Amino acid sequence: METTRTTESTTGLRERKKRQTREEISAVATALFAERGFEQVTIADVAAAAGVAKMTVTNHFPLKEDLVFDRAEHIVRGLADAVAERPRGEPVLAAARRYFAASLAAGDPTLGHLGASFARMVEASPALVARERQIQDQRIEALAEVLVAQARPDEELAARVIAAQIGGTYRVLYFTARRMLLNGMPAPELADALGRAAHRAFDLLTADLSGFDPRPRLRSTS
Amino acid sequence: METTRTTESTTGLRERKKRQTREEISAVATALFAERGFEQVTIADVAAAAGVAKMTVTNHFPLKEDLVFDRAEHIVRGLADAVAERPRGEPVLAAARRYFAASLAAGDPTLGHLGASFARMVEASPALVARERQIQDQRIEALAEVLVAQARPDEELAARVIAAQIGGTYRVLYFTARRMLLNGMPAPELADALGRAAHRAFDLLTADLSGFDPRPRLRSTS
DNA sequence: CGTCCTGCTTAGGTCGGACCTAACTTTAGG
DNA sequence: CCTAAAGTTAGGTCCGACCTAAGCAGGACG
Repeated sequence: METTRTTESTTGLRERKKRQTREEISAVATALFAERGFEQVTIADVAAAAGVAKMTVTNHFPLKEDLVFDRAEHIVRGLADAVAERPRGEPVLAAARRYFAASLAAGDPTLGHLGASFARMVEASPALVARERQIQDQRIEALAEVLVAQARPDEELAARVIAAQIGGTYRVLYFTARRMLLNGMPAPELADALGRAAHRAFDLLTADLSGFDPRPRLRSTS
Repeated sequence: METTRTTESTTGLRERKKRQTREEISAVATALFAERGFEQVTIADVAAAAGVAKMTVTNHFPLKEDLVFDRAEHIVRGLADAVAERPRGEPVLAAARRYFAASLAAGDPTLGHLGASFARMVEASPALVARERQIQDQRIEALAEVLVAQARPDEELAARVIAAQIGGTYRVLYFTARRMLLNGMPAPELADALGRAAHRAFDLLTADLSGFDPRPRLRSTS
C-alpha cells in the first residue's frame, strides 16, 4: 500500500483512517460478493464482516452497487476530459482513439478487462448490469457536454450525435472485452485483440455506412 | 389435449376483465404520478386508488417503473423488428431512417414527444431516468442481435458498432425531442423539427467524421 | 348443465436497501 | 484546554420486491 504524499495537508490521521475504513469495507465486500454473489450479500453482512456499523457502509457507498463500481467517476470522466484537453487542432475522433490506446497501454482495467470472475459476478446481477449501463450512458453524456460546450449553437445536434457514436463505440469495445474474457481469453492476448478491435471499430466511424447490409446473400446455397 | 385454446385473443370475459383491471391501474397511477410525482406515490397508494390489492398492481407491473413505461416492449423491439423485416436489398441505415420517419408520421409518442408533463415527471425521478436508459440500451442490444444474426462471423464487430451508432442516434433524437418539449415547443412544430433533426442526424452517420472539431476557431481566418 | 381446472386476485406477511435523527468519538485548530 | 468539524454509531421508519395460501370466477368438458 503506497501513500501518495503529494499534499501534506491531506494526509492527516483523520483522512488516513477514513480511507482505511473505506478500503477495508470495499475489500471485505468484494470478497463476499465474489464468494456468494452480489444479491446474496446484504449491506448488514458487509458491515458485520468489516466490523463497522451498517450506516458507515452507507456513508462511504451511498448505493450498494457503489461497492462494486467504485471507479465509476473515472470511467465517466476519463474520455470526456481527454477530449476536452486534447491538443489544439486534434480532431475529436483522434483524441478518442488516442485515449483508448493510452488506457489500453496503461492496462486500465476499466476498459472492460477486469477479470473473468468480476465479469461473471456483474452479469449474474440485474442491479449491477443496470448500474453498468448507467455508467456507460453517463460517459456519453459527459462527452456530449464537452462537445456541446465547444461547439457553435447550430452544431449542437452534430456534437451530440458524435458523442453518441464515440461513446457507443467505447461501449461496444467494453462488452467485446467482456465477451472475450468470458470465453476464457488470457489477459495478454486480450489486450492485443482489443487493440485490433478498437482499430477496426473506430475506422467504421469514418466509413460510409449507407450501403451496409450484413444479410447473407441467397446466392450461394452451398 | 391439444384443444387447450386458452389464449383466445381479445375474446373471453376473463381476458377482457384482466385487461380492464390493468388499464384501470395504469390510468390511476398515471394520474397520481402526474399530480404528486413518481417518488411521492407508493404502490399501496395506487392500489388503494384503483380499488385493488397491492399484489394485483405488482402482478400486472412487476416493477413500479413499469407503471410509467408500459410501452417499453414496443420501444425495445420496434427498431430491431423493422430492420429485421426490411425488404431484401435495403441497407440497414435506410431501414432505420424509414422506420423513424414512419413512426413520426404515425405520431408514435414513443419517439420522445409524450408531452411536457410526462417529460418533467420522468426527469424529476432518478428511478425513471434509469429505467429510460435501460430501455434505450435494450433497443440497441435488440438491434445488435438482429444484425449479428444476419452477419457473417467476421462481421460481428461491425454489426455491433453499426447497431450502437443507429441506436445512439435514436437516443439523441429522443432526448432532442424532450428538450424541445421542455422548452415549450408545441406538438405540430415539434414533429417538423424532429423530422429535420433526424435527417441531419442520420446524414452524419454516413459522413466522414475524422476531421470533426467543434472547438471555436481563434478567428485568425487565415 | 354441473363440475372441476385454471388462473387472476387477495390478505398478510418477510426481507432488505435507502434514508433519517440524535448522539458519541476523535482529530485539528484556536 | 476547549471547541468545531468530521466520521461513526444505534435505532428506527419507509417502501419496493417477493412469497404463500386461500378465495373466487370463467371456461372447458364429461
